[in-house]
Amino acid sequence: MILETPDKATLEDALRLAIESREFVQVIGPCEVVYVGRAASLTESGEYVVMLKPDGSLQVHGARGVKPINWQPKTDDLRVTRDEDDRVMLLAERRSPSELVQITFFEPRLMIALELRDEKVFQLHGSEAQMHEALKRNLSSLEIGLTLLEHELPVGVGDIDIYARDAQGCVVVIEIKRSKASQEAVHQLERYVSAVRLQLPPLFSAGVRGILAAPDISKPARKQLERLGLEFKVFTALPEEPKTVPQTGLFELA
Amino acid sequence: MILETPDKATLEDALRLAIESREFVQVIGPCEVVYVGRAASLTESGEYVVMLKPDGSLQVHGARGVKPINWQPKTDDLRVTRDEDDRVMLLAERRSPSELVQITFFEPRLMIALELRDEKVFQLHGSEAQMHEALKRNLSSLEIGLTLLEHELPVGVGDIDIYARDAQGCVVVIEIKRSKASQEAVHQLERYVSAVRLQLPPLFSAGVRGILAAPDISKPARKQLERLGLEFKVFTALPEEPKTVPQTGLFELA
DNA sequence: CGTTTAATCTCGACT
DNA sequence: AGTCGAGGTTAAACG
Repeated sequence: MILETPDKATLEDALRLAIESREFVQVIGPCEVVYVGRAASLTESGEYVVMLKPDGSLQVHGARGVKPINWQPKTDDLRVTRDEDDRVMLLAERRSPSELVQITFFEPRLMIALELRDEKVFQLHGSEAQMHEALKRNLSSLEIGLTLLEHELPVGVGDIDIYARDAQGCVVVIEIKRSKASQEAVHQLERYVSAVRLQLPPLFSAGVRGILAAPDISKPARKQLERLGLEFKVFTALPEEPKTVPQTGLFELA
Repeated sequence: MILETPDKATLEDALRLAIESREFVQVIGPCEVVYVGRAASLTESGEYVVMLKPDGSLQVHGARGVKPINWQPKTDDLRVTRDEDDRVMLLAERRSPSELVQITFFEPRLMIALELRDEKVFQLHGSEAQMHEALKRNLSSLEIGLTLLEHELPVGVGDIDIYARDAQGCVVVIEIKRSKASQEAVHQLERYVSAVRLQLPPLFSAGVRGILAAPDISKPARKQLERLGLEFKVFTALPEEPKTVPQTGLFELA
């Protein structure tokens, strides 16, 4: 359904109906958006594209950028009402965290409502999970003599990507990054190495090695890494087999 | 401009024209999306909403979620062509990083092209930067007797949010988080405290305190914090209940 | 539920 | 251009 410059009553009814029947809805035109929740925001009245998906997620797009200016990932309550000046409002509420997005429509240029078939298969190559698999199967590509001890080992402060032993018998903590490693990645590795050292007898603590495996590393990160006595090794993911991510709906439409 | 079920030639011409004149464009209907760049992805043919903004950013939305299925934050080159089966294709290319999104349209249900006035003022309240300002101006709300020494003090491994002195004359390192603090925040604070201790004479090192200021803290983080002899103090950016108790909130929603 | 972490993160700021 | 760090991050995985 396409409505050009709908009047208030038409917009209101159409919105209610479309929300009720869980359609994909868009309203394009001047509006004002207020958000209160984890933070608070207020847009001056301007032209935006309001997009409401069948799963209840809401986003308001401006003229620039991939990010919406306002959004609501999940809505527990969607309401269409009128404000004190009789303008049509869309309220998207969420509990936990308590959040409210309130959109006031002025003179919408366009409203669209249609059924959007849920997407099919989506295949992504080159994820970190795939790199884990690749590295697990061929640890010696990082360094001769490495043997896998654990994968995703919980260590109190998070999970260690790869926990291994080197040819000399030393414990090795490996952190994998799918793209260029930054200082944050170094901090993360450092955190895991410290945790392991604390859990081992003092005699073995000094022997614990930390390796950052990534296709590249930033210059400051490398400096920091060396200061901490940790190591960097080039590791690039060559995806062998696409990982299938089924993006099925949260609920079925009857 | 609104085109319902446009044929190939109409879609192609309209797309070219709209891109040329930097309009906001949407094409809704079955299509296939291929992405190659930092990773690689492939969508099976399905119904999507393709959104092209005047700034050249591109996003492809499915039926669920705030995040697009595919996107391109910046495009250096936008092209409309035909594939080997004569289907209309939209190519969005980007250099640095080298990325390509390729959309093949099958039988579009709808195409929209319109001018979208750039957004007006957008005000966000409750950012971490604002929390810094608020805390700086009222350090004693955290603890009586605290006096500011430095803000954003660099210490090699990053900047200390707030560097202060307590009533007893001890140095205090304060780390601020705008939302619930995790173990990573604790580790960050730990790094700063250690750095400060190393820079001070041994006599003063033991007296250095570390405070994590956030609205909340996760249970494991709290445990870790206490183990390290650090402290947590509640600090919220936004007033909890502004109307019932008109207590002076740190941030006002104008 | 809460917690943690990857992400084609995006986006802005700073060097 | 490169790097860093916040974000109403989102979203998924795991306990």
